Amino acid sequence: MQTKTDQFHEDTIWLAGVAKALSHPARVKILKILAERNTCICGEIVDLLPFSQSTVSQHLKELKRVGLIQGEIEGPRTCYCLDPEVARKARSVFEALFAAIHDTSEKRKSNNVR
Amino acid sequence: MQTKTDQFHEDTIWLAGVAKALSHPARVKILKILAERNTCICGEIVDLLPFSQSTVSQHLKELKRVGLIQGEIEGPRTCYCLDPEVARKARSVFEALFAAIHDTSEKRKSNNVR
DNA sequence: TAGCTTAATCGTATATTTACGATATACGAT
DNA sequence: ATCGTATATCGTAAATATACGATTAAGCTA
Repeated sequence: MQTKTDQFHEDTIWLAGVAKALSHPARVKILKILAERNTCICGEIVDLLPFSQSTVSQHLKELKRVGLIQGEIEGPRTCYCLDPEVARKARSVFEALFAAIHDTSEKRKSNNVR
Repeated sequence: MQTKTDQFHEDTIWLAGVAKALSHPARVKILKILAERNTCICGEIVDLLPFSQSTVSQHLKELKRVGLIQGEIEGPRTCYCLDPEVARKARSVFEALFAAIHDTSEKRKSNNVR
């Protein structure tokens, strides 16, 4: 099976990649946890999720893959935090998509097109 | 250790589901196509994507599953369009997540916490 | 009716994701 | 040095996603 992702624009591919990172409730919850606390030790995140340590570690890896979070080793622990730059870019790319959708919907409404 | 039967909130699950729908470049592009044109015949979408008709049909089905698009049968064709209500909800749920992330980052910055 | 077009669905092969336990590694404490 | 803790990674099984061609179904048109 081939994935013809090279046929799409950079932005489209990046948005899809970030969306993939957000496509599991555990990963969304991890982001919410990190948005509540400034930073969080890996073990605390594990305690807050209904999955094993290895599974949570995999989810953290996926979030790291797209750069939404960073992990910093502190002695025997790893301290995770959000990456505001990547989050900001993600926010603007998603916002641009939804804004385009919104504009089209408004246009449809005012034109009274089906 | 907690119970693993979904202890995720409704919003978290919904956001993850929408993100999953956005997690393939072909589906992001379909949304962009529909945001450019008001509506679009299925066949036109197929022509604009580097996949077979059956594959595109599957991607359309996934977008329909989360309600982001609707398909209306018009004689032998199907005319697709965005659902502005679902798109609006998606926009606000994503925006809320990114805003929370942004607020935390700002707080970290002003507190000078690492 | 027969034949053409459009699009959904079926069957399927392959790839990827998800989850877990086991293991490895790295650190701090004793 | 040894032990215990924290976390990443490995191996792997099961589920899901992706892509295609073939088929089906529905609606036109002649």
